[in-house]
Amino acid sequence: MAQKNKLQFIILGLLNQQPLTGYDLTKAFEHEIGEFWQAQHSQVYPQLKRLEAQGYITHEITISGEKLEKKLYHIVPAGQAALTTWITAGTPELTATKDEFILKLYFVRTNRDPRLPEMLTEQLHLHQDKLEHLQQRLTTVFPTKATQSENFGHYLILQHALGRETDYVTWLKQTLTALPK
Amino acid sequence: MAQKNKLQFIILGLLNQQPLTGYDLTKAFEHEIGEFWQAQHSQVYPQLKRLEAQGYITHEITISGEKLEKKLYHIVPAGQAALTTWITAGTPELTATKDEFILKLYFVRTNRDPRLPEMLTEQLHLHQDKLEHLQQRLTTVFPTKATQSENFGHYLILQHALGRETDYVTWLKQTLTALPK
DNA sequence: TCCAGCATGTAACGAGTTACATGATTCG
DNA sequence: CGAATCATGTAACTCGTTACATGCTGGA
Repeated sequence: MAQKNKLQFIILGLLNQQPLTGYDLTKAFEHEIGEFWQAQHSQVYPQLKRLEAQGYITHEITISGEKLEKKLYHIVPAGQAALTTWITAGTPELTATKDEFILKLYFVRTNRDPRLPEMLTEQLHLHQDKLEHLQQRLTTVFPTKATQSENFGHYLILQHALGRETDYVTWLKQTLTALPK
Repeated sequence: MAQKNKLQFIILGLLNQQPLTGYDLTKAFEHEIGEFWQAQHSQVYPQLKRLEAQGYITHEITISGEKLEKKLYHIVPAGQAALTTWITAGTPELTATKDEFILKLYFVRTNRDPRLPEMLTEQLHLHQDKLEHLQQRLTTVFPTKATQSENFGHYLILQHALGRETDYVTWLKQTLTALPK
């Protein structure tokens, strides 16, 4: 296989919380989930069909207004079993991050390269924005201790992402100040 | 386009340092470069053909032993120009990391989930191994201050990767000890 | 002489993005 | 009534992986 199909499990995981339409799922990828996973509707709809063909989910048609048909998908026990199996199984492969900026840096041979300050500054802004966004998310999604333990995994992920961006920003700042004038 | 073709620039960047065969390039992806980028020979050979058709590289045939033909690729000025353009252009998109473990965590709702200790411990081992490997690399590739400024970008990347893994390990350890007994 | 490694390619497939395509609803 | 958004789908294409396929070289 080219790569393990992880999209199916995200969909199962989300449907395990509540029934959703393909449109709802796509929206989730644009917002909450989008922080750490992305998918377009052109991937979602075919995947829903496959999951239903496999007997992991079913759908019922609801009507909005006069005639707009919505397919509301539900998880069934076989799907819940598949989800549990996936979560419980080991995750032995480390993710290979392919960061284009890092790649460009590899070809910068000296600390006197005139392009360095601009390159580093651009990334600094991008990662500072991201960091601020994550801080905002943390306080809006998990305002109290109680909310943190309610959705523990999500809380951990945000914590981790925050740490990662903080580290990225620190590294960029330090590198910039250490550059020769 | 599905995604910007970055492989072409890595190849140009490597050929900009010295002439190489497709086999050499593939080996580079398994070793040095493999730390932050991967590619199989089935991607490398067709890409070399495309780069040559575009007029960015040329090749000469050398004979090893009696009749084994090697294609040694060289970068030409047009290729160097394309490489420079790519490095100099901005890099405004942040890389979306799709970490399967993080994804699984999202579906863990409570800090009392019995699967958590095992999941976290597995990742801790993986990232500790990676961290050790990176530390090893740093001392072997850059033993002295002088070697650090010779290949400055590569040095920065290793520094950054080290920071990232350190952060990952710290986060896992902290999460593990904070778990309820 | 045999086997690991050198060396180069193609084919089949899955994942993911962008674009094409259509129609209904809701709110100002 | 018009625009934004809801809602669902397909097509074309690129990227990347695994597998298929072939032949040569150098050293034990």
